[in-house]
Amino acid sequence: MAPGPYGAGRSIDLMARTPLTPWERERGERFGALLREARGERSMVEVAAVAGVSAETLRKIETGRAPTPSFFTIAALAFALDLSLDELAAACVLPEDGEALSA
Amino acid sequence: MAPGPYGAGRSIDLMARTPLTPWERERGERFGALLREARGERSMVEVAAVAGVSAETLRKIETGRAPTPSFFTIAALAFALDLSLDELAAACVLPEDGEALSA
DNA sequence: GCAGACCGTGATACAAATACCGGTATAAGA
DNA sequence: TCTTATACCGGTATTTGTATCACGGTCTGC
Repeated sequence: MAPGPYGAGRSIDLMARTPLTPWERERGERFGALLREARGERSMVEVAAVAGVSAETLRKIETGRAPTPSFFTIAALAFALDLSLDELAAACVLPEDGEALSA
Repeated sequence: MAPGPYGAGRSIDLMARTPLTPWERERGERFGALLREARGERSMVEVAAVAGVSAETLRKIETGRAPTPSFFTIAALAFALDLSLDELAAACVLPEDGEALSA
């Protein structure tokens, strides 16, 4: 079904709410690592408070245990961390994945 | 808890998984309208296929019935629609919202 | 030792996202 | 008219996000 360049990564579509693929979970780990790196020395509690999300949610995202967070949650965190959403998405998808560049 | 400027919009935090606020739902409608406008004449099926999401998901997002979609779903759609995630988020949160800065 | 921040994990709970199905409606085309 | 394509809607199913609580670990300072 052609996942597409930035594709969400779905390949099976027989069931409702397909479970996340290993690739999506790895992407979530890389994504969380980027956020953690951008947080630097600041504490989770502070950044989470500024963004308006719970510290546990930020922790899950950073550790990759919430691999597909909501757009507005990430937008709030990106603003709190002074990050670009476009660069964030690009940095998370582009690195060494040259297989989905067909469409 | 200070939702912050780009705040996710949460104000009550007594229960687990607080229901979406009316403000979040309105934001979802504005967000969906932006995507629909950007889609132009292209069909839902085509754009959804390029992005790698189902047409139903795209329709729900556009109609605002899925007000808080996942980050990577939006990233895929933004790429398919040639949109900037930063501009998308800014256009959705900034316009005339001076009320979410208090609580 | 003790208290207080952080960070981490696990369990729990509820709401929402995603996807499939069927049905409906409309408009364009053969 | 019949068919096709598109979009909307309702229902259903499963997975996931978000948030709370509880507990344990690691520091630092009192």
